[in-house]
Amino acid sequence: MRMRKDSGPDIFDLRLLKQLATDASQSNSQLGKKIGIFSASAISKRKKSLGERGLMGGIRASLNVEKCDLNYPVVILVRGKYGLNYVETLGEKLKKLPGILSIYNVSGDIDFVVFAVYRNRTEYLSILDKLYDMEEIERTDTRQIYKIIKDFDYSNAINLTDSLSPM
Amino acid sequence: MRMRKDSGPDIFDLRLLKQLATDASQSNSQLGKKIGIFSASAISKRKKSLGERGLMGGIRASLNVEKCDLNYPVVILVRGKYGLNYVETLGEKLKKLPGILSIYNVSGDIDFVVFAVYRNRTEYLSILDKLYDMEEIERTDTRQIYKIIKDFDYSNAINLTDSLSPM
DNA sequence: TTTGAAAAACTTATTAC
DNA sequence: GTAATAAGTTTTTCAAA
Repeated sequence: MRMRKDSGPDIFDLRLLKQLATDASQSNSQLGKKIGIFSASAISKRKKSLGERGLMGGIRASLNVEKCDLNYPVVILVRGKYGLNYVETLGEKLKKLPGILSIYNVSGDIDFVVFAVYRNRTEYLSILDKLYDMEEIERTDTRQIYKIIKDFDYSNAINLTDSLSPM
Repeated sequence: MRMRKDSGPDIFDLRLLKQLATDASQSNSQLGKKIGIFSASAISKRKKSLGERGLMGGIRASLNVEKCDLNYPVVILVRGKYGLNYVETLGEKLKKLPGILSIYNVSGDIDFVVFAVYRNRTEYLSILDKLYDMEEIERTDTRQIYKIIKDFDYSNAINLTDSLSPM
């Protein structure tokens, strides 16, 4: 009998994911101390395995948008014109626009919630023009982001998983 | 005369930020090759400086929510009851809820756009109950996320900055 | 101040248990 | 998973531009 390589995450995988979602720049021995594995090599193997099993998406730096002179962050709600594969088609088109941070296909009277960031209102308006030019779009509704109360990160999500004891 | 420590990012800072926003797990020498600095120690110093100057927020792992059995991702639009500091007060309360990925204070007829992820509808509904119990909230409007077209990442944003030549 | 080369310190990957 | 060791990476220091 052979151990299934793609079995679900165990308690240590979940603890490790939570730590990595919080701060992925920690060394393996730091991570080990926090999650209860006292061997840096075991952490190293698990990190690799999390990637191979597809549980972890990637490791990325976040920006301080103000400091980077990106002072016009927005949420754009997009309603597409219904048609064959319109979600996929329009999704791909939206992906190619400058400044797009994320795109979600959602339920309700809109199809997409899009996050984007620009340097100023003028730059944002030039992108909005491109949206108006897309014939696949029925309407858009833009909201300026006044304040980032909590920047996007996954660290809270892991807590939900049954087997993860409090850390 | 002494060089200002907090002067704006130069071309190499921006290239490095873009690389780190795309994949922060690369080694310093890999990063150096990509951005045109052929010394790992220079990259190391610049990474540290990006953190110290506050241009870079943090380095975090993203999750594959399906693989992590978080199959109920949502966007919640929240309208607060107007009052003294209601944005800050309500923002802090929302932050403490389980499963919250991000919170933005926005313009228009709603105050907050909130991203969250749950294991299933039941779990999500239990959180929605908590929202209904908050007297600071006037109304909520939830949209289920059917598909993550593009997961949140900042790598596109850097392209907007004037001085960054195409990479 | 910034760069790059070399040394030192540290981290990660590999192997055996 | 742990321990030991080998391989690789990051950080520091220092001389040069």
